[in-house]
Amino acid sequence: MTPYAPSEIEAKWQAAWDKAETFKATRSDDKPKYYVLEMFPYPSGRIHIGHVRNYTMGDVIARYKLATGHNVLHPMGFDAFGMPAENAAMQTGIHPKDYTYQNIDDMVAQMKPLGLGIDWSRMFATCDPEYYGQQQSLFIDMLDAGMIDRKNATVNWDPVDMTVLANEQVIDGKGWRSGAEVERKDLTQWFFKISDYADELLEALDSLDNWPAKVKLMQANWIGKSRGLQFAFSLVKGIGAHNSVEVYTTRPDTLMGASFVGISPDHPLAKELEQNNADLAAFNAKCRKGGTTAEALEKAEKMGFDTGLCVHHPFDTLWELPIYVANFVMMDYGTGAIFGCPAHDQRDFDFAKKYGLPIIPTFLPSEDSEAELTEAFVPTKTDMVHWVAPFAWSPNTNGTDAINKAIDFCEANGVGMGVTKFRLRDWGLSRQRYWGAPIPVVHCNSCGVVPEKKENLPIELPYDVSFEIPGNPLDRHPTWRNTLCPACGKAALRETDTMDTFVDSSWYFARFTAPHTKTPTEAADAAYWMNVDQYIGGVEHAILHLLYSRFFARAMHKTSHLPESAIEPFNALFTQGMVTHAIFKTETTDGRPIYHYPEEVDLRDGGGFLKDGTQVAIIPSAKMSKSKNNVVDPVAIINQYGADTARWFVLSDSPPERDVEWTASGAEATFKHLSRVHRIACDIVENTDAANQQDEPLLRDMHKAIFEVTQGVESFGFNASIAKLYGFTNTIAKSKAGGDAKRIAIKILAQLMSPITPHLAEDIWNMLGEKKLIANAPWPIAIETMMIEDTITLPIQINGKRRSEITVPKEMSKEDVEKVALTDEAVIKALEGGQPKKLIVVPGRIINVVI
RNA sequence: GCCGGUGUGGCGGAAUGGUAGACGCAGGGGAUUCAAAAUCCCCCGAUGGUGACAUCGUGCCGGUUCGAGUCCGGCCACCGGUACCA
Repeated sequence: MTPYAPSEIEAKWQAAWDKAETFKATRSDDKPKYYVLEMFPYPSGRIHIGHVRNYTMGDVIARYKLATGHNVLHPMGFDAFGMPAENAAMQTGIHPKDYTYQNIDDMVAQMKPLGLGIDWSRMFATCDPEYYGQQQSLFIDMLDAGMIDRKNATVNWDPVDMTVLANEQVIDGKGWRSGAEVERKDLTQWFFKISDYADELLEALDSLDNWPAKVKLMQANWIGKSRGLQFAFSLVKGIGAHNSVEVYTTRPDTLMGASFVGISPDHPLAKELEQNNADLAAFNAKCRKGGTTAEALEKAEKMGFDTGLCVHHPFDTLWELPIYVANFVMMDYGTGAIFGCPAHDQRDFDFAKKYGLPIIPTFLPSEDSEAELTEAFVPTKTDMVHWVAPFAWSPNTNGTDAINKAIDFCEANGVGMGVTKFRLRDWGLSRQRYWGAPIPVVHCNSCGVVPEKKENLPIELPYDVSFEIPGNPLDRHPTWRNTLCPACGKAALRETDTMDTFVDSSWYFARFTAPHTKTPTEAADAAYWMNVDQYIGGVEHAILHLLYSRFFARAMHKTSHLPESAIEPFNALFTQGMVTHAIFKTETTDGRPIYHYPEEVDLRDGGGFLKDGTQVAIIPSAKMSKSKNNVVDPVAIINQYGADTARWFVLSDSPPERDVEWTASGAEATFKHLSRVHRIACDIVENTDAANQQDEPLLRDMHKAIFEVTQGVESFGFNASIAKLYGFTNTIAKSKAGGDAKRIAIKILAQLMSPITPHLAEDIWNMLGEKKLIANAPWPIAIETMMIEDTITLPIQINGKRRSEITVPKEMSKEDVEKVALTDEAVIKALEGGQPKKLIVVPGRIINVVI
């Protein structure tokens, strides 16, 4: 018997697949197509065990679909632009391009030994000029189609380094390098007009039947459609050109509870007032400090500044409300002005308390509720409440009805209009950075902003740049900016902003259908391969990447680069969990943490110990992080146990949508199991026992295994499939069946394992004398009649607690089951001669005797 | 802050509203061996009991139901996203 030697068999079968071009995708009409895609990686240089899990899931699907008669497309590429390459350039002096391509080479070298069934001939990186040149072409088409805009955007500004900062580079409101307090600054930027598609992107979510409900919900909330009232408060005393303040509210029904008007520090009125009011100017400047993230803005201390101005309440001209500039009012949502209703909004309530403003309830939980509030009363809009200040509806009405009535009433009385607004903002794509796709436009003194001619694409990044000074090296490049205007031919300057890396990842899936063609896509290939039938990736992309991709597919359809059938590019989505690992920590005498590598720690007696006997603290299931020394290197695992062990383990222990914790003992156990399967297969090849009555239970479990493993693969229950594979392996090992039956069983086991552990499966298949590849063998089919057992065991509950069980023929009628149940010893004892109050028999499930 | 998710033995987890803990890890016992490795077999939620068994037990509090890990309401903790990380 030859021992299980993964390093030999894995290399052997990978070579066989390469030679046979098993995974090369070619258009053909004789089989249904299936496109499976995992979210492509950023080329960090090292593959992570999380990548192994992500790609193994996709590979299981790809290989299973191949076995079930599909023409499979399973490609791989790299999301290669972005900040880490520039950071590396700043830290080590290596050029972003060299850094990135070296990392890609390294990662491919680490991925190939995993034995993934990928069509490597389609590989590309988003930093290939061949790719981003087509992206520039798409940009020009979208500009022509009116889908792109130029307008102001707020960015994080580092006043010391004089540079724009990414949110990630703002730490506690300070620049990561300079440590200076970050300010918000307006810049003119390019925008994709995704908000034009807000309603459509929202409505179409309903059609995505095979997307997780949570992702659809998150996208719906992000788009944030709301109906409200937009109206003007007239100023008691006008100032400059301002006679009124336009506000938008989703709760017009609470208008009688208004106690102040809040305007954004960036509101035109606030900007006008600050001209002649140094205190307000200082207040506004203070509000503009800090980062641009929603979190920073929301968590900032609520501050207000009384402008001294007042407005009339729309229903009572004698009622005057003060205007405050308030830092929690956002200029880019609604109109940049609100009315505050402290009784029914906690933020307004806190504001009113702080500045001594009245708190006027418009409704209460019920008629006899206390009208003095200690916190804002904010029921859900469907709750019935008792109104004390309604203006067009009955005293007991829910929020939704009251809002609709309020809008109708206001419209009828000439106070504003009901309007629908979206939270979704346009997508700002300009980045003041080098390592991205240049935005293909030219700034001409006579013609203004002009798109580059398509024949001049790609606009390639210059190689000779330096990163010693903060800021965008394209800005200070001596010659790259200089060009000729595509319209008038005179000297002009190139745009130096590059595109957001989300643009790169918003259409790569379409490019995979024809990765080397001279247009963004090839119509016939796109029509054949789109959509992605199964997309797999992390839930962290639930909103931005997936929403942008949905928008881009629509844009590419509008510009004739995708068929209409591809406007929702991902038919099914699966969001997988992370691979985590324990952190082993000790502390220095002054309390600073020291993190230890797993190989330094000996696990015994329920604890972890260093070589010198020091006990370490174990923090379980932590996200892998280089700084915590808890990263598992897949290359080391493959060298030690082989790719099949790594593939099996990452799928075995947790459901795919949840995190899985990598443990050394778990990996070792997997290796032992695969060795066992190999050993059992070797034994069976030599087994010549005659057929006997033990064949039947073995074959019955085999059909159950086919059924359960298939169901697991079809429903992303890979851990359930693996649990059954363990069980079936045990059945085979213990079975006394004849040689022929055992050979059939082990052959089926190999097939069922083949998507997960393809190398071992090929080897067993070969051992059994098969001449073709298992990768091309048709998937086995479970025969239902072969799975049926004759009897069934039913638990008996007494008052809902399990007390006994009976075994009855499978087909026994409900009445007969009741009779048998009443003869059960435990039931007789519990009844004490009486009759049960109720007897519940759920056929095939359970019996409950209520006494 | 806001949006979404998760919470079950020593650990990872299983369970169409129907026997809580499948399968795996760790641990304990045994077989084999001169011994070890490897392999094979058995046990393994807590408490009480020699035992059959009894009571408790799925983050916390409450509810619906013959029956709740699962459904509903209210909390707590952790994780993801929060528009310039990818």
